[in-house]
Amino acid sequence: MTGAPAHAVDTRQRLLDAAQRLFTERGFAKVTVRDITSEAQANLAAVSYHFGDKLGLYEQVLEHGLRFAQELNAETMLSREGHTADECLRHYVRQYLPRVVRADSRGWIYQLLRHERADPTPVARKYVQQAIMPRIEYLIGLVRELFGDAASPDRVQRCVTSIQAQCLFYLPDPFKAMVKSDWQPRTDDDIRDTAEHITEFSLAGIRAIANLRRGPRVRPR
Amino acid sequence: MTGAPAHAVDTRQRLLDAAQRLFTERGFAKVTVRDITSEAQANLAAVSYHFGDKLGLYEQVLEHGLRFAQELNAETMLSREGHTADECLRHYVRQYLPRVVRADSRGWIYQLLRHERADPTPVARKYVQQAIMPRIEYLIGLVRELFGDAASPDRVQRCVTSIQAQCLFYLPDPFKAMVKSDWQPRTDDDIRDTAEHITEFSLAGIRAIANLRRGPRVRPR
DNA sequence: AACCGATTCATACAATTGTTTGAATTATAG
DNA sequence: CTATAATTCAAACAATTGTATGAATCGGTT
Repeated sequence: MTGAPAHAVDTRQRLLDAAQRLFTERGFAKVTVRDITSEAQANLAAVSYHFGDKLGLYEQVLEHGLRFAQELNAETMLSREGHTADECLRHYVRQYLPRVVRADSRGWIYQLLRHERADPTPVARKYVQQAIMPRIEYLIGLVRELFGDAASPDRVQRCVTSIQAQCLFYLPDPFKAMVKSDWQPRTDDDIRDTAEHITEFSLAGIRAIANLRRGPRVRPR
Repeated sequence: MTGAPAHAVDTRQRLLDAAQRLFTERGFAKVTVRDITSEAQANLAAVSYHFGDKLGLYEQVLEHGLRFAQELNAETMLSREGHTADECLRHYVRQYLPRVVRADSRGWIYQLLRHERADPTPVARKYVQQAIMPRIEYLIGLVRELFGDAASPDRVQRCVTSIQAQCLFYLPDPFKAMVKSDWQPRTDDDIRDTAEHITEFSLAGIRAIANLRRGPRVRPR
């Protein structure tokens, strides 16, 4: 091991930083290697040298994001001991929503995820399994407890989807900004109110679904 | 006016058909002119000749989609005379959801919209204003009526967002399929049940939000 | 039949992009 | 200091893609 790196480490890190910023902003497909190396003040060939190819660099960025998301998950999922399911759901939304809404350093991974959703890369599957699935499972547990005896897999699953849908809808995106730009919560107060809304709306929704009489699938019209 | 078209009309139409199919499937950016002309059994230059350029062709497709979406909107929005707001909301979801869920010929415009959301083209704005906005306004009216005296712009708006979020979440996309492929309703019964779920969940949510006492933004924790 | 505008076609062009190459440079070990 | 391995760099390559070009073809009119 001679010929030491010295500022090689710097270049590698600068590439990672620039890539994270740009991939988060525009997604894998719409960022060029030249964009990244230019932003990182590195040579065009640096990506091939340090990461093999563009996808290799992206993998490293997403790997980092995965670990980050898992830390966030831990904060989001309240221990069930000593807390009611209501409280856990409220806590979940309060923790989760600000990160989805904010495109800043706390929420970059969710922004990246938005692009993955629209145009998945081969790396997406790992992220789904290790960061998203556990959160879904946690939500399922919460909702099942809220249902009590009335729990049926279909109904629980649809309620979880409703919660998930409401939270993810607040991911900022240029298209929604065209519809009603004001509808994107921005201040801390806005976000808090929105989290409160989703919680109350969903708790009431879950209770209503749980109280529906079990019967033929749908009352005919 | 000499030099008649004859089967020129055919070529133009074949291009439109192929373009609609491919743009719907992959979005504007990920379809090449060669893809389209090849699928339409036309020459590469045919797009330039008939539509000026790729975006011109896309504009025509979206124009068609816009008129189509407006027809669908008309079916979705029940006249308010003689119907309660509850009924109108139920009707809205029942009509809207199947089209969002199904990627077939009845729902192609919503699939196209999914790509616009992720990666808007210069043509998006017109569609938003003429097809989406009216639907949102209609929903706002419904929810405001459900609120009654308790209506406040913020609360109404958040409820509308919750409804919209739940419906749009069911747009099929490859990423969601990775999470839980079973969660995508497929049969007519599935879709009907899901529409019923969204309706009941949302009505209960709206009532709960309407009954919250007005006060300081959020009760401190 | 001869003409003419509309349409089709094969080909070319310019721009972009991911990747490779081989030489130049740098930093450390001996 | 010098040799060596790691790193950087400028340039080139090959593939893709949107668009333009100019000749060939087609169909109806005169």
